[in-house]
Amino acid sequence: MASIKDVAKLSEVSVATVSRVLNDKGYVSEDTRKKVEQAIAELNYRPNEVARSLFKKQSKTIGLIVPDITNPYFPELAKAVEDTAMKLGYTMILCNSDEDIEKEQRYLDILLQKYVDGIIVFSNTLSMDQIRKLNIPIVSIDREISKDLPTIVVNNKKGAKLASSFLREKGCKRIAHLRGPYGIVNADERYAGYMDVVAEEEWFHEGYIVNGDYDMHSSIEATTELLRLHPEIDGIFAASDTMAIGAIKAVHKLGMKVPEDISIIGFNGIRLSEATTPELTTIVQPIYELGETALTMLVKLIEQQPMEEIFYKLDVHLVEREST
Amino acid sequence: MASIKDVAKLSEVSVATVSRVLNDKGYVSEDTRKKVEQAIAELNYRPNEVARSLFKKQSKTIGLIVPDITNPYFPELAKAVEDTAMKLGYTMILCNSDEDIEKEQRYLDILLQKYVDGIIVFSNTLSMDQIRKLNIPIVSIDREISKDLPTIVVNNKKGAKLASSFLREKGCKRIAHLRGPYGIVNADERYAGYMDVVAEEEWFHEGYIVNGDYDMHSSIEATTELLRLHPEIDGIFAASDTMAIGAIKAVHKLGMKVPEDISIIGFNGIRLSEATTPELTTIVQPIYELGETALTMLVKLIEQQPMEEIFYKLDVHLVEREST
DNA sequence: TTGAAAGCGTTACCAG
DNA sequence: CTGGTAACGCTTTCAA
Repeated sequence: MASIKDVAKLSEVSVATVSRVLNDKGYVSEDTRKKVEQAIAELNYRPNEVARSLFKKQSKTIGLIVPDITNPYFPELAKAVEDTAMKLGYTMILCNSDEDIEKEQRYLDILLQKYVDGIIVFSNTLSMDQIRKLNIPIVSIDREISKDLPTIVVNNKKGAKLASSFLREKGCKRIAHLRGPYGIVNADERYAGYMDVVAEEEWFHEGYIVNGDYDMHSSIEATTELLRLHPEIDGIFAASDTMAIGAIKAVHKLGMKVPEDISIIGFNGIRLSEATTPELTTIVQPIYELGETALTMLVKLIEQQPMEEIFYKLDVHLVEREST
Repeated sequence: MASIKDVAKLSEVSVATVSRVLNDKGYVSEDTRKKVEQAIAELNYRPNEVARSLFKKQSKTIGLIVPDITNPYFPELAKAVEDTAMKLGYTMILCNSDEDIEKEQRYLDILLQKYVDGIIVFSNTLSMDQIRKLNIPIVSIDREISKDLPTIVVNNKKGAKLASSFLREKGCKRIAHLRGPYGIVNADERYAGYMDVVAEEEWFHEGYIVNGDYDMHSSIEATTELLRLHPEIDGIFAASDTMAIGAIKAVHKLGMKVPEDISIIGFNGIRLSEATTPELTTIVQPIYELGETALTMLVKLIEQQPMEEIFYKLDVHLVEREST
């Protein structure tokens, strides 16, 4: 690949001048600019980003850390981040933490060594202490790690209330909750929203809450057991679409029908929720907007542009399909 | 961040010596090594990868270009590549071409500028000419762009034959094919495999082949139309799982049942195929192995290690579930 | 309006 | 065994 020296030689000026036309900085006469531009075209020259990074101490690259790209929620998020990054001139390094603290830490180290300009984290384990040590712009998605940290979340509790009340309005008399893992904030919030709606009902019973671990297979088991113990249940609010799909499968295996015998509602609004039979009623998150906003914030942070907001709570809404 | 100079200063040796212990190269006395290592620990020093890249003209980074990370096939592939990359000390930049030639070219440019060491491409449009110009190691997945290019594909034709014969064995008398886009190699190959099995049947009819464009919604329409014109059809081989899911939905909407009235078989073996009702019988590809092998090849190329094979055709197998 | 030169953090060559 | 130094490709300051 041609270097700036080659361009300088061909256009008979110094590298300093070439650099000036490259960056549109400082004085360059119209004549020399033309010469240089021609040389650039002729050599098909592209500035070496690595050298630039070394000097500028920034790389026009950002990192995105997600727990599991294989979970259909994250590709949609990653695409949003990447799209927006591309538009703003940044490249994205994708990191799968596999929900493993060590792997997450290793990635953080690597990203720092590579001089990424900022990182978007989707993490349940990272502490504000660790983040501060990183000493580069960070944006957190889906979890409020600290008031100081730019964060974007979704209104989980409201969504959960929406879901639970909707089931009630649909005529469900006994509504169960298939919750996500204990200690995971969004799972706890969704649980809280459910409780807000049902706790005062005279039929309510602790046994109506089971843990599906945000996983399809666990949730098949959990649902099967739930319905064995409480055959009176006629509505299930699952804290994720994946778990809702598991619940549908379990119900089918027990010889019952969705929505005739049991209504099921999910959470997230991944595209997968349109692929099932019956199609899933669900609380949809604005996943694309989530990623887009996160990246936009991050870039503002990086480029030290003023930020109006350091905290966004995006709204969710209910999409009714066939499972209720 | 501390630099090599800081380490040199603290341990009272030259940067050259520090570099030697860092890279375990050349002679260093046990004593000085200890001193240096201590200083490194004390300063929590990590070598700057950007400076290293600049000097070595390589970055321990690879690019992965895929058409659409939102299509469930690709996250599984990306994870395999990333996992393996991490193990071998490489970082992955994920690029979504959106099947857009220009965007693909733009990414290629960016990756070159960033000195990535190699690229894995999953592309239907790239030509060998363009690839040669890149002048860095490239591995192609799923498409044979040229005999000279390290490539890894899957036995599409065999899989298609497997699928078609399986439907016949299951007792289907009229087997249709929901094919992928014309001109896309793997779609054409799967079509060819289907033809191999059915072309000689006296019932065979050109109208049994319709295009679902590798998309769920198109395939719902295509299937609906297909069954309207040919109500005698009792088996469908879809060239992708996504299309198979569309077909299932179409069949349901027409008031028929899978598999009682119509058997449906897919292709790819994405995890999604287990989430449907009924669960999908499908030809599964070893997606993880595909990504793993591709990355291993790429790294061999990069590090100039000997390669036994420059071309892999991985086998597929049939997994029977509920849709047949 | 232009060029020379220092410096970004490394590595590798050559002397000692 | 160790240190000095050029070089990687670029940007920026300072002088001219």
